[in-house]
Amino acid sequence: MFADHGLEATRIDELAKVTGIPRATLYYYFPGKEYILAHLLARTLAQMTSALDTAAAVPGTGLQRLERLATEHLRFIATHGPTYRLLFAELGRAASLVDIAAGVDQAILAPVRAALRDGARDGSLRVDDVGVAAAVVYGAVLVTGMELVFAGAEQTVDDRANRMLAVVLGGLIPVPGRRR
Amino acid sequence: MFADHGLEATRIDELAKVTGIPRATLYYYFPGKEYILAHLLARTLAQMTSALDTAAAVPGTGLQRLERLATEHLRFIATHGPTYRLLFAELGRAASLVDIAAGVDQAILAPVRAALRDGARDGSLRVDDVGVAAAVVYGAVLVTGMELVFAGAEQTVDDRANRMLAVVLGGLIPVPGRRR
DNA sequence: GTAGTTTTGTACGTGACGTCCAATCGCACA
DNA sequence: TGTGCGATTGGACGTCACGTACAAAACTAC
Repeated sequence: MFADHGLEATRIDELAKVTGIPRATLYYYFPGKEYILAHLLARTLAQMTSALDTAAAVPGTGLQRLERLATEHLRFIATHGPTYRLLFAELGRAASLVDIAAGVDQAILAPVRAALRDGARDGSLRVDDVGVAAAVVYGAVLVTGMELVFAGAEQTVDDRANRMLAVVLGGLIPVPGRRR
Repeated sequence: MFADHGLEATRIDELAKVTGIPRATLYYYFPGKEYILAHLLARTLAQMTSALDTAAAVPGTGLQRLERLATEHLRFIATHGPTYRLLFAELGRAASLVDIAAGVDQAILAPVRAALRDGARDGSLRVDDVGVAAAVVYGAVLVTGMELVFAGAEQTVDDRANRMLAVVLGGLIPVPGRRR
């Protein structure tokens, strides 16, 4: 409901009716509707953290872990589409209830940076500035994921992940004789 | 005010007081506060469209135009930080008043796709799937821009743009003997 | 069965939204 | 200078959703 109508347009009465939880009970547990939303977002963020942590924990080169991270992240976005959209929408809100920016950094960018650093060390990746590269990777995943959510899954998530990774990893500059 | 407090927390009375426009006058022109926000967003979007169109109109190879587009876009985000954030936040909202998604596609992705196509034709870029590549480019710019807005301009926008472009264009795969 | 906590229905006060309307203002034109 | 018309504005009002209060009921543990 939050994803469809936004915070403001979501009526607590509706929330109560739909969930079957009486309004008084909702207020017994939450100070207000924005805390309900915050709780949901925090929960989704935690799920994502654990999903990505698991993906990052599998051993392999930095390159392999980066690929796994990106693919897993894309799967997550495709699965949790509306919530993820809302998560990002709340990102950067001045007085956010949960500090989503910090959570996103923790959940997403940190493992990507780690994979990039490892890849630079083991020679599977070429990274000058880890922060800049992480932003590029995250951005690619984010926008690709949004497109998937919008467009509906006309193409498989994994296929799209591979095509996106090909661009991110190989770049856009033509290199004669380089195989893609 | 919208960027700071969000749509819901922005009081129309406050809006009237701050702008000096009486509440009755606001209601004379707008059916409600969300239409005021929509108007502001549409205006920002139009400004961006024209800025990017100008950047894309300068002749050159696809690669050069892509670089110019990305840099200009980043400059725009850095300049219009809070509004841009809100613009993206409203993106994908189910019942959006202005169709922001279409506007973003029109303003941002279309010129990027055009530059990519031209680059593929003139040999300055290597592009397999224009849509996928455009998403990667846009994502990189978007997240980089968000970081700039958040972090404040500790580094110059153009410098950051170049570092980001180096990653997007060169990729992350190590190529022995390739100069970056 | 008794004490304490959780759950729930209901009534209420409050604040913001948006509407209505009448008075005033600004401007073009005869 | 007057006159008509739309734009502008102040102020009052109805409505709706929020959040609070509270007491009754249900549940739990001992």
